[in-house]
Amino acid sequence: MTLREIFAANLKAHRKAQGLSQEDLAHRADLDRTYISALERQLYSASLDVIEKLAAVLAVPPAALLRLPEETGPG
Amino acid sequence: MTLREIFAANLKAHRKAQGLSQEDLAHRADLDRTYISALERQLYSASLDVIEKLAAVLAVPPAALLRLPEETGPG
DNA sequence: TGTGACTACGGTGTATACTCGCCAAATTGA
DNA sequence: TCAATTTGGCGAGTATACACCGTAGTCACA
Repeated sequence: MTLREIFAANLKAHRKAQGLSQEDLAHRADLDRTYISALERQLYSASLDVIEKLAAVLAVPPAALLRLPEETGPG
Repeated sequence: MTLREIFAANLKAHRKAQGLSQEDLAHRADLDRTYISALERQLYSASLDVIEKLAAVLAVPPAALLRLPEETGPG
């Protein structure tokens, strides 16, 4: 399980939990739609700046996007 | 407090906690020495792949590098 | 004084993150 | 079946992450 995979899964899960389409999320995070699609397919290694933007829109601590689902705790 | 700042502080703290120099860390993580220096000075937005490498060397969950010091919990 | 360990900092080159435009496949719902 | 929404995929361009080389500064200690 690579960090890309974990991040991709968390991104998709939180996005759907918020009822957002890739396009919605992209627009709110000021990112490109196709890039969100690519992130969920693990084509890119997202940077801290992007992680920060996405976490803000998804209303979760940035660290939450790097954790496995079974793990708990803040951030 | 940007995510870059948090990451930079955590990177430096964990590196020193392990008694590693920037060069030691760079070598073990298969990264460049000057790049580690730059990360600690917040010049770059590290990617997931780099975060994964550094976390492995520092023996901490990747998510731990994105959390504020006062926060607790796994990963 | 000077020597070694560590780090800041510069320039340059390459790899890759990220944007943008467009079209096709898939999904959803009337 | 049709239309609307969502997502995948690709080519091309720009921005930036990251590697590699060197130099200089700081600090500890002989």
